[in-house]
Amino acid sequence: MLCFSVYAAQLAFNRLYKQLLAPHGLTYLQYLVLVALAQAEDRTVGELGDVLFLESNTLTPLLKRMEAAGLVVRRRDAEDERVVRVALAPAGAEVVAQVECVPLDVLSALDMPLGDLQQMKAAIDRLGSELRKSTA
Amino acid sequence: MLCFSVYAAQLAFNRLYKQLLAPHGLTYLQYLVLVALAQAEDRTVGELGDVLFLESNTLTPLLKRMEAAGLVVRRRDAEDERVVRVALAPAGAEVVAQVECVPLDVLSALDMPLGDLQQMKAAIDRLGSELRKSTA
DNA sequence: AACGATTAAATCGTGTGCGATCTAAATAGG
DNA sequence: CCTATTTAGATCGCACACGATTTAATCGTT
Repeated sequence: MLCFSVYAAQLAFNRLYKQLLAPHGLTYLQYLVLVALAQAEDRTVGELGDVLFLESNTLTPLLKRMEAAGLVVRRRDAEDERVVRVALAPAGAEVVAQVECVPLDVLSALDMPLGDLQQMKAAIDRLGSELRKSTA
Repeated sequence: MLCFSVYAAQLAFNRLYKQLLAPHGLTYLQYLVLVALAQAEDRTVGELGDVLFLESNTLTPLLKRMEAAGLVVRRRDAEDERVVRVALAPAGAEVVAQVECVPLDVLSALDMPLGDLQQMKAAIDRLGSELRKSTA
């Protein structure tokens, strides 16, 4: 079953990233949020959800923890008070710099040709896209 | 990042399976346990962990819920009182029969060639195996 | 201007995952 | 034997993930 292969690979990825990120006090999801925020001035909760495929019921508690840890800043948008804008805090930007090399470390830990990995990524993205289509 | 593709695909798989399994009162993990138990007389908690890549801290509460739901039976091994053997309960076997066609439904929901999917599965299994090697 | 509909987050409850620790049973070495 | 170690599960706390609901702000229509 393909679903189980993906499930097992995700577990394995999560465990490896946990080892690499724990020294920096990050979980894998927190790492994803920091990377997403490093690519823009700021992002609303909804935009983060679009990028990470999550909703406010997951993101709100996560972002609160990250704000409490000094990694991000949250503030209501002045134009539209419903919207919360999230941005990197100084400590968050620092951590982003520290974990810059983590993905390369992961790739180098894999004894697989880079071309295979790129091809696999394209196929899995396609798979995810198909799956999301069928649930919409 | 390949890790994110896998993460996103797993989220998408989980959501699709949730839709298909909710009518039967199952979560995806519970479904995996039932399938694993359908393939053998019974399995110890440790064997289930080997198959599903999980440990007792996840399995014990899960199996207790499934036992409470009447899906499985747990009993201490008479030979070695440390071991807990888990087997399908009648209601569990019934549900297994009901969800037999779910994987096919999922495959048919994907607009992708079967050969691509098989090749992808092999590649992802290889990836998971490499990842587990590097965390061991 | 007013009010029903829509939208963005937040809240709540349940179910995974997992690090760390604990308990009890079996085994090994003296 | 009898203690030390190992092993199998269980327990606890914390962090996701998500269905369902709630709150508050904005928009649309009249």
